[in-house]
Amino acid sequence: MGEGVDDGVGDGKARRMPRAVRERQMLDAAVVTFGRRGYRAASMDEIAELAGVSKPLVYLYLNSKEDLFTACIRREAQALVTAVRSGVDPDLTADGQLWSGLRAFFTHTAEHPDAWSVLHHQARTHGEPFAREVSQMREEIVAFVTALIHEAAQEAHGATELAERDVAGLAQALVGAAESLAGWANASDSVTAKEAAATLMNFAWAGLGNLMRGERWSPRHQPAH
Amino acid sequence: MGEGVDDGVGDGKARRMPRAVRERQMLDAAVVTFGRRGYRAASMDEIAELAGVSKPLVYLYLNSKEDLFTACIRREAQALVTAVRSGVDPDLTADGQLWSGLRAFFTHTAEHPDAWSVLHHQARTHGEPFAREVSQMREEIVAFVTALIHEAAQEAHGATELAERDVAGLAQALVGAAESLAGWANASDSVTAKEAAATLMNFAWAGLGNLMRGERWSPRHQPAH
Amino acid sequence: MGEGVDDGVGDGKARRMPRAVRERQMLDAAVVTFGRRGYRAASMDEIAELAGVSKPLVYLYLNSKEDLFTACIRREAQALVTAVRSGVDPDLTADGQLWSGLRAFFTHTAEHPDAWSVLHHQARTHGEPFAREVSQMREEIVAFVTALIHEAAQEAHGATELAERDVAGLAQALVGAAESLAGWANASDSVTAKEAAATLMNFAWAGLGNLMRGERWSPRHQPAH
Amino acid sequence: MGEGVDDGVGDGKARRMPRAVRERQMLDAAVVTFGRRGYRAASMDEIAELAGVSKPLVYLYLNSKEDLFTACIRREAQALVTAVRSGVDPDLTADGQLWSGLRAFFTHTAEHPDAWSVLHHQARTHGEPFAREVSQMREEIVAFVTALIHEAAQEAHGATELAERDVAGLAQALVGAAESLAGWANASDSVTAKEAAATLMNFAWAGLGNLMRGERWSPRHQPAH
DNA sequence: GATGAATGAGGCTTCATTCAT
DNA sequence: GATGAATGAAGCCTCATTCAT
Repeated sequence: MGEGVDDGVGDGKARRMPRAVRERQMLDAAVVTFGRRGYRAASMDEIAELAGVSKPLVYLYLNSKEDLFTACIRREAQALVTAVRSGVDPDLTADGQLWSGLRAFFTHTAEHPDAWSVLHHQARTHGEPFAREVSQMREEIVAFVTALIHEAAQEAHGATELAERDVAGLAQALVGAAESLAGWANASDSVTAKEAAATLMNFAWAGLGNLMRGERWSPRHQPAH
Repeated sequence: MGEGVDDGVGDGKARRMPRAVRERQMLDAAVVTFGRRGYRAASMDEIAELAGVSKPLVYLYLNSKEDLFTACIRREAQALVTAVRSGVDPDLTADGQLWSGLRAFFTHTAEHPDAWSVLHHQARTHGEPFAREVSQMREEIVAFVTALIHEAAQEAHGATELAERDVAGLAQALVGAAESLAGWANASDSVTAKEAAATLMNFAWAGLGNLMRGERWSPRHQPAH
Repeated sequence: MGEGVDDGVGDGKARRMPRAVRERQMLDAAVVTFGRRGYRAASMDEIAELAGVSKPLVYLYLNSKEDLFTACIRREAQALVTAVRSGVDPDLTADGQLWSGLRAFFTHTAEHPDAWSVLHHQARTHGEPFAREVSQMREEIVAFVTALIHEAAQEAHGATELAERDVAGLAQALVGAAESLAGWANASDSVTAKEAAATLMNFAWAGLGNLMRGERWSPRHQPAH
Repeated sequence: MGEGVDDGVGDGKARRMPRAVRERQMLDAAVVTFGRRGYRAASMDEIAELAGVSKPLVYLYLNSKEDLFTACIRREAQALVTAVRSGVDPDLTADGQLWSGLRAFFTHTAEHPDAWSVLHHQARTHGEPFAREVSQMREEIVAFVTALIHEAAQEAHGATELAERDVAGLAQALVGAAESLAGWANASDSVTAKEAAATLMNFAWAGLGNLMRGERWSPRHQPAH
């Protein structure tokens, strides 16, 4: 963890490198630092040191702390969405797609915990330039899940028509559950991505099926004890 | 919002008040400020001004920014747990308890958005003294939900024995879904606490039931398209 | 020159003083520093040290470097205008007023060379927030001189009507000449304010008289040699 | 103004050009930048970009920011003095020479406002290496004007002997008035160089004539009102 | 001859925190 | 009990300047 990104050099003055490479190293360092310390608590000094360059170079390439954070968010949001989409085969049934998407999601978040922290925690806690960036990504994922729910409804012959708001709520719930499980799995590293995905499928799929059959839970059920 | 917390006094130099009252005003102001700005971005100056007292007094009563934040977390965590527990009648069936607990939860988070922001967002994004505080509260809620799941299993005669890890995962998923829905409901204020709770019950209850009947979703289901 | 403004204390931590006093000390130090180094080259560190306080206090009272510089300009512009006006007895004839005004002007600039540098050099060389401030003062003085010229024209019976533009140009020339002489007198301290004023009166008064008698210099005068 | 100084080349990577040309382009860019931003606020980056070359080349040719600024001052001072001298025919009478010199002066400052800003404003506001440079030029002009005054005195038969200090003061006043009028004419572009020169001649010539006839303004003139 | 890559040093500003009254 | 006065420390950012190619 000492020199952060390994550039094959002991230490000394940072070796000459093409801009693209340096920029990537800086983003790597920034994601780690922002992810662990938070936006405000992360210092440009620390990021530069972890990247193995001097601070002015960070500014030369990434402009400002704000721009740097935004660049991190964009890159990692893109990476996460790409990972999930790549993990899904659109020829599968809806539940198959959900299953593989969840596996990809949990795998990615487990492999990039700092990136996940940036997206899930840090970006959402710091005002408007940033929250919007990550919101867009989240909306994209929610939309994907929403589409899957509709697809599942079509596959289930004779499914009751689902109200839009219900679907939206379900998607929110599902995504939120996934986010929570990602943190849980990351915290206790004995839980694998596959297990997390299975837990969520078990939890969610039956509920969805019920709904599509028009069976809804209602408070009236409650019998006195 | 001018003078922040209304202290029932015209204005002038803050009147001599009992310590407990003053302290509450400071915490109120701190929760608002921390909730909106985040821990690092909130300044003691702003908090003191919003509380209507001088900065040294804040230090006299609450010692340091860290202690102040911790006090906020503790107070609001306590308040949330209390709200949820008070909303639940232990004589109801498990699903009834879950239903009323969720309603209490969504109601409380909707009525105290800054407090919720402190607990859900701010406290978790800033290193160790704070994350632990809120983790304990979350564990308490997870434990409560876990107990409900076990209770439900007992109520369902002939229920398959549930593995501990499954239950833990389910509880995490349920709590995560609730957190996500709280944010969703707060963002679009057309969604009421009751609706959010209903959405989650619909989503979760069937899944729980299935599980208890030993019906689990499994990847083998996936047919080729 | 060591501790700048004498506050009667050896050195150590700056003694408690009422805000108004401290603010004046800071402005004093700032005028000296800005006047000698220029706006950009003057550092807040140097100003604070010369004022005998810590930097944050400067910011607490004066907000920013820009505001501090503006405050300097305003204070010194006011002081200069006041000095000139106070030196003039409006019951005198126009030339008497001009004479006493010039004496007051040269006396003031000689006694406050740093302030004069701020107004004449520094404020005019640094973009828009500042140039405007000092422009207003200069316009005020130009207007005063313009009024004097008109008054002189009235005193001279049978004076030719003067064109507005001519008067404006004359006033500019006179003020410019005065500014230049102020620098000259300051540079070689053997020239007194009174001598500078006399030089300018000799230079200017006859020209004004001529003009008012309608005698204008014209290129046609030029005889071949 | 995109590429700054037109180098007669399409664009691309700055073509190999003779050193003298490159150097001139850099000085041109520097004069513009220094004239508009001031010495400290101008950045070598901006100058290099405006000149269409890379920063190291600027250093290779001109050594340092200080040297670059000095080179600007020297070049523009030379240019101004040359312009004035070239505009004057030494065979004319003293007033004719003054008239044509002033015209040349106002024409040059109007045509090279950035250069004039460098000489008149920027160079004089920044400490010792620079102020001296421009002082020398100013002395040269003052000496020229002084010579003209003496010449005029000789032309006027029976002229009273003029004290050296008086002549020096007059020359300072005249030059200062010219500087002020140059700024005035540049600011409101409705004033032409010729008009500015005429204004100053009217203002100054009669005064000079008076003086040479031994008629001096004296405070004793002042009658009570 | 010309430049992309890189940095030491320093400036403005803010903040948590403490005295002395 | 309460506060106006004051600061050490640290953070963001820019700039003049130099290598290595």
